[in-house]
Amino acid sequence: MTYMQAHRYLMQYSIRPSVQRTAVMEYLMNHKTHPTVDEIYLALSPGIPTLSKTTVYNTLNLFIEKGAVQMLTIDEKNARYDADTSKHAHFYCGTCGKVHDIMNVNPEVFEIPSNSQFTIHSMQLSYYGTCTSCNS
Amino acid sequence: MTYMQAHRYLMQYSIRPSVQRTAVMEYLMNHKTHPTVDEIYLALSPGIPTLSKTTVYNTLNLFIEKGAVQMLTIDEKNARYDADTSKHAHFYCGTCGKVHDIMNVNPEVFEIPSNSQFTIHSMQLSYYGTCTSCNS
DNA sequence: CTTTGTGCAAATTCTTTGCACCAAA
DNA sequence: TTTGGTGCAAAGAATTTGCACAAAG
Repeated sequence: MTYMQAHRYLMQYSIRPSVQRTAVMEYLMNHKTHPTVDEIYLALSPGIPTLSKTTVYNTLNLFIEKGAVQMLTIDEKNARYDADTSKHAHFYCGTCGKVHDIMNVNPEVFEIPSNSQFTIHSMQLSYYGTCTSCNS
Repeated sequence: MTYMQAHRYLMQYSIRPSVQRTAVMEYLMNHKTHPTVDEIYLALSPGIPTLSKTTVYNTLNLFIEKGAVQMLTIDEKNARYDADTSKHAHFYCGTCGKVHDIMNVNPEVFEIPSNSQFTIHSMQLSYYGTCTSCNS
């Protein structure tokens, strides 16, 4: 995924593509590891030396507001961000702290239940446990 | 749910039932509103004037370690706690911030997918949106 | 007595806010 | 030249830690 593709993606969501914003989106598109703010900041800092963590926060909050990315609340310590909007679940390893995608979930699980009390906009399916590699 | 029932429940999980611990568990059993630490602390303080928030944190962390309650990460601001171990989903209202149970979810949604890479211990199914009452 | 639990104060961590400067339209 | 974006420093909020005292076995 190139810088230009990230740029176009932002435009589709009516987000003015500054250098910082485009770099954050490009990073999310290329690193499907559900990074934290800190991980994004540390990864982009070398390339954009003036970058501040505030801008990363501002940027991600804007992306969420515009619906371009999803915030994952799977990890109580840090917010994590995902630009993949396809229907998939997440696994959080309590040992290494990493979040992995689980793609092979029955699609009907992602159907929104009808409920007269609530208007549902989105959902998250989160699994918790240990990576088999961490177990050893 | 009485104090004595909470007391017995703690014993089943090998948790020494102090006055503070039993009160926290009794509160969780009687208030299925997925309270935050602050809500529990504020509710119990009048009855146990010496109670500290540290003790509420210590107590809930112990309960989680022993498997007696589940921590919900549905709300990125505060951890929430649930003593109901039956298979159910949660709804988070972005307007009022309350968490509601959703009981009428297809039971097969709660089946743990088999995955050779991960050992799954638990799961959370979370929905996000607005209460119809908040919408008006 | 010896171990365990409680609770105060301080520290830590994550995130937001206020504000001045910079960049873009 | 006006609006919007960035980034520093400070503030705020949630949670954990260190430690002394209290309680329980």
